Amino acid sequence: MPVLDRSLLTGLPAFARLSAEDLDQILKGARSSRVPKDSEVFSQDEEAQSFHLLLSGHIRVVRTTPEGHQIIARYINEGELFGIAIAMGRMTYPASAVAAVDCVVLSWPNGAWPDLVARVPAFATAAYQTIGTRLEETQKQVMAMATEQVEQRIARTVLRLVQQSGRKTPEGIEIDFPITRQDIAEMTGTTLHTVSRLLSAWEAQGLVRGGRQKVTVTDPHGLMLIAENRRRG
Amino acid sequence: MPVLDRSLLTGLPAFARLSAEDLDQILKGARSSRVPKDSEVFSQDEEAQSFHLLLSGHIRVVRTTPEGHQIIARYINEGELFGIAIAMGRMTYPASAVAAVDCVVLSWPNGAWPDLVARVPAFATAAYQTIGTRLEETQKQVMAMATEQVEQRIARTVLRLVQQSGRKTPEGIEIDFPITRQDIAEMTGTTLHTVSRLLSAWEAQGLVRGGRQKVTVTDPHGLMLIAENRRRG
DNA sequence: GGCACAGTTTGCGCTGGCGCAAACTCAGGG
DNA sequence: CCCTGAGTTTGCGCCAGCGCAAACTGTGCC
Repeated sequence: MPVLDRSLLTGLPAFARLSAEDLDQILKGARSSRVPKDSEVFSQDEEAQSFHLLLSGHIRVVRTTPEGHQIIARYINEGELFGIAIAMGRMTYPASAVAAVDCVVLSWPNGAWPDLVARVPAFATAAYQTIGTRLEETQKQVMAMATEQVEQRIARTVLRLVQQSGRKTPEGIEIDFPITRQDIAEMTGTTLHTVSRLLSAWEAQGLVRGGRQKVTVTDPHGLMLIAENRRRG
Repeated sequence: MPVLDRSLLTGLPAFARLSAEDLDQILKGARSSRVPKDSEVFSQDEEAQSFHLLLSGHIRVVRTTPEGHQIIARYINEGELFGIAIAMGRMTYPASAVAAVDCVVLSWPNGAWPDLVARVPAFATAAYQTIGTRLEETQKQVMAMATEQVEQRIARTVLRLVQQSGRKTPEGIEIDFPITRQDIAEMTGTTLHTVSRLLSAWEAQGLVRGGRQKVTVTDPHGLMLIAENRRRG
């Protein structure tokens, strides 16, 4: 197997401080693959055999309840690790990972983990920090669902999405992957009807612009006021 | 500082496989302390200087929102690690830890972490697995809050509490630390009024027995049916 | 170019659970 | 023994957001 070029990893903040040798070490044993839109990188409850790094694209992390309800746990952005069950001593993936757009993914077999951790401690640190961040975000979400109104949760979620995955356009900042009202509903624990109604209302107020599988925020500050339940003032 | 006796750790599943030398190694640098009921082991957002293991008692992990709402993220049981911000590369504690009853806590300064991980890999593994379990549980809670009714969430929460911290009594299984209706409300994202109403209704149906700061489950199977929204059948 | 379908919008009625209020009960301390 | 305050119960009215239903629209495929 040819070693992948280390330029793949330069530019990723997680690897910014690593030496060229470390990068080569990391890439040895990795395999890159294209994942077409809407296909799965891995599936919930399947045995975890690899861990992954998203090189380009956007990935949706989806959990399904025993009753068949779906919720979107998060989106993975370029440069993020995902599917790192191995780092938590898990045997199976707790969720499915679905490409939101065509993606390029770097994958390592789980067997490479101990060696990689031993040789490149910074890689392990990045992984554990990723998990810590996810735990923190998930707990914040629990708090939001416990204490905030639907409108605030949706506003916060849209703001987070544009912040993490926004792309400047003449009209404002747009979420740079296709996302439906249903998707937003599944992130916030509500229905697509409620999301649609609220986005329409916000569009009338000039805070956002909607579109098919598209959301553009034109007035982030105004949305922030809604997220904090302070409206205009 | 006298090295603590290794018998403190025997009997804890996380350390079951470690040798006597490993245990001594772990205990070197640890400090044990008593924490009286209702006092804090550490406080949300304060700089994380130690990590901890609960030797006896029960600890409530509480998060406060910027708006001042409180929610209870979880309870820590005997033998569990907590406050392991260091393992996630965090500088501050994401929540406060309050003793639900008088507790005994083993604490290590964060400085001991790298050495401990290097010498006793099983300890690191236990820590990362703990974090993985917490992340999993927290995500399940998000799903529950997104898809379940209040009644189901409360039923599930009570069941989880008796399962993790239950004590057999002649009348049924009782949560073996003081817990108020308000506490349960803060775990499930509802109000103490709703919790009280539902517990009263369940008591009338013979599923539970209430009491001041006390909940005893007399019919776990019946409660399970409610948690799964299937009632009697 | 037209068709089919996925995604979106909007209306309407209902209800689960909250907010508010008030009464009650029990444990512990003085 | 009584008093105090924390914890609990219960009633009542309301409304945010859901369920259901139906119409609309834009995209991509044939």
